[in-house]
Amino acid sequence: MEKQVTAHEVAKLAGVSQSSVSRVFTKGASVSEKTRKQVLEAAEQLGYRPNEYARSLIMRKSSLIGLVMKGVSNPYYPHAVKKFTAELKKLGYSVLLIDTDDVELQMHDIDALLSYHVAGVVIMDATASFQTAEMLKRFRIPAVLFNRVVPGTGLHSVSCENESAAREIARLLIARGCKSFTYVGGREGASTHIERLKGFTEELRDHGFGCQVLPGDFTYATGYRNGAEMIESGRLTDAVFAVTDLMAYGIFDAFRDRGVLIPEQVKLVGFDDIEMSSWSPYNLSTYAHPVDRMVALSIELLLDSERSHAAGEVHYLPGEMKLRGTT
Amino acid sequence: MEKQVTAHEVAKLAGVSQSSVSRVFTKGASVSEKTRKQVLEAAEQLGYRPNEYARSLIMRKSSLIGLVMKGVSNPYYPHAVKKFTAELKKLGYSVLLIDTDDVELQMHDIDALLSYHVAGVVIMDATASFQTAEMLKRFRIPAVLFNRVVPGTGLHSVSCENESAAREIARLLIARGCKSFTYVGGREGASTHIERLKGFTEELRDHGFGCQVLPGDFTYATGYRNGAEMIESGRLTDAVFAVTDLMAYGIFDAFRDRGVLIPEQVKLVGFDDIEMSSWSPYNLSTYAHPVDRMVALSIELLLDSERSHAAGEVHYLPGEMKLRGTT
DNA sequence: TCAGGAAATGAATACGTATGCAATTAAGGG
DNA sequence: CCCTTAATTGCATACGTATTCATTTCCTGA
Repeated sequence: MEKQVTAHEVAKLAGVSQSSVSRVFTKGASVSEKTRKQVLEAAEQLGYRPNEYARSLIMRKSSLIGLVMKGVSNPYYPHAVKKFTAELKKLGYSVLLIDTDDVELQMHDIDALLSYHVAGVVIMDATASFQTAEMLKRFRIPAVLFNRVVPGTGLHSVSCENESAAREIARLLIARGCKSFTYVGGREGASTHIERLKGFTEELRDHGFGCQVLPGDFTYATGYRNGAEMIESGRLTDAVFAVTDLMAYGIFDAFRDRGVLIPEQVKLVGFDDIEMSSWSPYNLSTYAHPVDRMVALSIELLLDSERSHAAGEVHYLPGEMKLRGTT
Repeated sequence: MEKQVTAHEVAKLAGVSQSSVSRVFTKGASVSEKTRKQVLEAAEQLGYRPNEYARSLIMRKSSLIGLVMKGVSNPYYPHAVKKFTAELKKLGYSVLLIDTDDVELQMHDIDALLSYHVAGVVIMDATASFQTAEMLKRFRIPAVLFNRVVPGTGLHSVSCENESAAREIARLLIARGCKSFTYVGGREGASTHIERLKGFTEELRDHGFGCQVLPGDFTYATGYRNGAEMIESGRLTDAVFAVTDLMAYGIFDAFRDRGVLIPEQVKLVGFDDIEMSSWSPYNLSTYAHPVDRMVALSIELLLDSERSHAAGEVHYLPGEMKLRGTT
């Protein structure tokens, strides 16, 4: 860090005190128009920017929000990240990016969040453990789980209406005349997986249908393998619902590579509506997250002083079915 | 920001001075084993973390690296981001994420970088203007353009060997017996576009071939449109080289939708080798970036005090051709 | 013109940490 | 056991800014 321009230097050039300089850059402070102009001019000339470290230190308030991502496998998350940074920027916050390899938020990452006393943490994808939740609680750092619900942690959650969406998907497939069904899931324990599984199988049961459930991990490769095995083991069904678009692509490709026609022989539905789903090789029917509203609500939960430290709220927001060529 | 645990409180509990606490957390400082143990114990008990704001302030040195991304359209970048965060974490740096909408780095974003006096900036994708470069120079913030070269800015650049890679691709297509060629480009002015275009057309010329050049913008949609137009206008060639994999997918799909067979009728090559390229609908021949080495070199350029402020170095690193089903 | 109140300003201080300096303790050698 | 030297330690200070409080300036109306 090079020698930086300080408020004192600006003050000297503008012929005022450091206090006045500070006031010009603190909204709500009382400064005369004349002083403001002199200060801004001097600041411009010297290229002055308030030092955020000194500012956060004295104000005991951070302007950083921690954004925790697990990976880059699912294109859905980078997209949400963009929304977050854009919205937070408007509110004067910057983003501290934590990109953890593991499913679990590592202690090292927690350290970084704590060292900067971030104003809040958004945890995407990563399954937060109770230990992590305890840490965040202990240091009174507001946190919200994005697209995940982990009961018992007491953390806020903002998620899609997975269960009712899955029910809607089940009804759609039934209406299309399907008689046998498969659900290809995500990582064991992930709430998105659990909720979609529950909604799908329960709705099917309500209509008198069963459902084959295959294990997964949210990856394309596993989707492909599941699709291949379904064919090879002769357990192909009329309809397949994949927990994410990414897995649906894998299933689709396995089917296509083996001559199984979609939607003629099998109807396929995904979840997420990432960009690729509208591409012609897939043209996948899927359920779109209400990303904008999910982001807005997450930020609201983090920054509203009334709610940020209150008991964890769990929100399920309705998205929108996207009917395309696979149904 | 809640009342935090300070070094003073730790000192009191451990029965030592604040200085000693600080020394325990400053590597290279001289502390007796006994004191260290007492302090660490007290720190653990209280959940103490050094305040990064106070630390950066007094040390006049930031532990943040700014990571500037333009968008999320190309999955290649999230992948590189992950590498950066992982490597920087090892070196004790955290990442300040700037996700700018525009091609141009906005003043607002620059402000954030300057307020935190970041130790360095990685600019991905975004085409840095001279004005931006001047700003960074003026405030002596080391910067590196990742996957872009902008001559005249004096900024460091770390890029793939685009030109020679494009030559290699040209030779490959010639060896496959192609006689007519098309290059589908990226955004006008982007160095990746310019260099790949140059290498491809020059190598073709050296072998006595011409090349149809179509404009693009790095997106799938434009790739698709170009592919469709090539067919509809009857200007289909034996070979097509797309500036990125993403555009290649668009071209591929436009061809497939219109019954043009790849690789039988047309050979197609992309650039980037993102994950999707190995999926079965594409199985795209492409050129892989040496991402790991590019990231490592970028970080080296930023943090090596000898080079970080020196004249801009421009590096082109060799990648690797990936031969798959489209050639 | 002047009194009185509001608005604006400056001086001083605090935020939590790293570090130079002086003082103290420990270590080692005879 | 004492002297010399090295290793630790504590005190005090500085980093750059926001804010309290006292003081000064400005404005308004009579």
